[in-house]
Amino acid sequence: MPSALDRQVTSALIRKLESITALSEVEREAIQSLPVRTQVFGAHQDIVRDGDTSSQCCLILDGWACRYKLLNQGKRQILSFHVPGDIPDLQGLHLPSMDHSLATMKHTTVAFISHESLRALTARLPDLAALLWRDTLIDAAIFRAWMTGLGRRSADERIAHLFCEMYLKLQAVGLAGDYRCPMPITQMDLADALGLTPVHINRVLMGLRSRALITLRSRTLVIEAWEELMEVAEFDPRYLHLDRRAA
Amino acid sequence: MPSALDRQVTSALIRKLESITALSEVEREAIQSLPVRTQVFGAHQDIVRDGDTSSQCCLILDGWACRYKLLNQGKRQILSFHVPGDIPDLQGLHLPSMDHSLATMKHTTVAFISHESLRALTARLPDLAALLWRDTLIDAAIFRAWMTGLGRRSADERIAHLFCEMYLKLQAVGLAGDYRCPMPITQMDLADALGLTPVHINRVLMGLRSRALITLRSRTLVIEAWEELMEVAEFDPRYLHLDRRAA
DNA sequence: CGACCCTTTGAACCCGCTCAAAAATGGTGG
DNA sequence: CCACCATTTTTGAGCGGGTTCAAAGGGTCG
Repeated sequence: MPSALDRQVTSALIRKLESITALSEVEREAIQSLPVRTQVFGAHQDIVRDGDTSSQCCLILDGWACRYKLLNQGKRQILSFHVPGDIPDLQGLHLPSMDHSLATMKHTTVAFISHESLRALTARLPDLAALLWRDTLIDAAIFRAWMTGLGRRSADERIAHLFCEMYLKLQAVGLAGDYRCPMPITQMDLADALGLTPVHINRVLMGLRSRALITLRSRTLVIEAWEELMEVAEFDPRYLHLDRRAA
Repeated sequence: MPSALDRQVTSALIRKLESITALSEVEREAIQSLPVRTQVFGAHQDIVRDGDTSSQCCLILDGWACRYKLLNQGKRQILSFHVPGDIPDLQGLHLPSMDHSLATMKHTTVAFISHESLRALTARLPDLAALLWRDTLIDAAIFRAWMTGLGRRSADERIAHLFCEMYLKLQAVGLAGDYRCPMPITQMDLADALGLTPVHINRVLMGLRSRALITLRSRTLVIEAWEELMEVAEFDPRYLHLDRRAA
C-alpha cells in the first residue's frame, strides 16, 4: 500500500521520464502509486553486485551512483554514472543476473521498486512499458557514445565529452543550469570511466582549466566555454534522445 | 500478406530468439506470419545511416553486418557485429533517429519488418514484447563488455575476448561448432572494433597464432585452445545471457 | 586538529601508433 | 585456367600519448 511519502518519492522518476516524453495523467498516477521501499546508502557502497539475482529495481532519489565491472589485478571500468530519476538496473526486469555492479559515489537515497509491481504496471499500461523500454534503449545509446570515446577519442576529447553529457543529463532533470553542475566524483573515478590513469586525468584536467574551458573544484563542474567544450568533444547531443528539452 | 517464403525467412529470427528463451507455439506462429521484404546487399554497403529516421527494422538472414559511428578525420568505431537472426536496429522501434550507422561486412541478405507490424505484434503478445526488450538488453550487455575491453584490456585480451564472444554467439544460432566459425572481417575492421590500429592488430594476431591459441585465415577463425583463449581474455560468458545453451 | 583521501608534480618507460613499402591474397575478366 | 589488379596482410623503424612509480602538497571530515 503506497503511502503519501511514496507519492513524493516517485516524482523523481516522473521528472526523468518527462524529460524523455510526455506522460498522461493515468501514467503519472500509476507511477505515483507504485509501492516503494526507500533506503539510504553511504558513499562508495555497493547497491547490487555482479552476479546478483535481484527481484527489485533501484530508483535513485538523491545522490549519484555508477555501474562498473571489475577485472583481475584490481582493474575497474565504470560503465555509466547515474543521477536522481535514473533506474540504473532496470535491465534486471528482463535479465535474471547482474553482469556488473552498481555502487553509490556519495551519500545517496534510493527507492526500491519490486519487479512484480513494475511488471504489473507494464502489463496494464503498454505505453508506459514502451517508455521504460525506451529508457533502457537510451541507456544503450549512451554506452555507444562511451565506446566511441574509449576506442577513438584522445584523453582531452573523452573528458570534454563526458562533461557535456553529464551537464545535459542533469539539466534535463533540473539539477544543473547556468553552465554549472554537481560532479561528485574523484579523478580516480574519471580515470576508471574513461579508460585512463588518474595521473593523466589530472594533467588533462589542468590543461582544460588553463585553456579556460572548465573548472572542476569542490565537486562542482563549471563550464566556462560551452561551445568550445562541445567542439573539443565533437559532441552531438542527439544520442541522449532528450526530445522534450533542446540541448 | 505473408507468403510461404516469408515463413521460411523469419525462421532465422525464431532460431535466434530460441537461443535466448523458449517460445510458445502461438509466438512462433506470430513471428512466422510477420510480413517482410527481403533485400540483398553487397559487401560494405550501408543499410541505415546515422541520422536516418526509419519505419522498419532490419533482420539479418544471411551474412554479417556491423554498427559503427564515424568521427572527424575518418576515425571509425565499430560498435557491434551482427549475424543471422540479429535485428541490429531493433532500438529504432522506440528511438526515432539513428545515432549510428549499420552496414554489411560482406554479401548479405536482410528482411525488413515494419515498425507497424512489430508494434502490432508486441501489443498482442506481451511476452514476445518482453522477449524483444530482453534482446535489446542483451545488446546493451554486450556493449558493456566491449566498453570494459576498450577501457581496461590490453590488445591481446581484447582480440581474444572478441573471438570468444563471436564464437559463442554463432554457436548459439547453429553457425559455429568444433571450435571454428566464419569471421568475414578484415584486420582493419577488427582495429576499428577494438580501438587499435590495423598494424597492431596484425602483430597481436600473429602473436596469438604463434602461441597456438587461434588461426585466422580465409575468413575463418579456428580456436586451437579454447580454455587458454578464455583465460587470456578473462572471458565470462554470463553477459551473453544465452540461457538455453551452456557455454 | 589529526588522519586520510585526493590532487599535483617529476622523471623514466612502454604499448601501441605512424608512415612507408613489400608481399600475399583473392576476386575478375579474358 | 591464368593474368591482372585491388585489397589485405605483413614487415621495419622511429615516435609519442599515456603509464608507472614515487613522493610531496591540499582538502575535508570526523
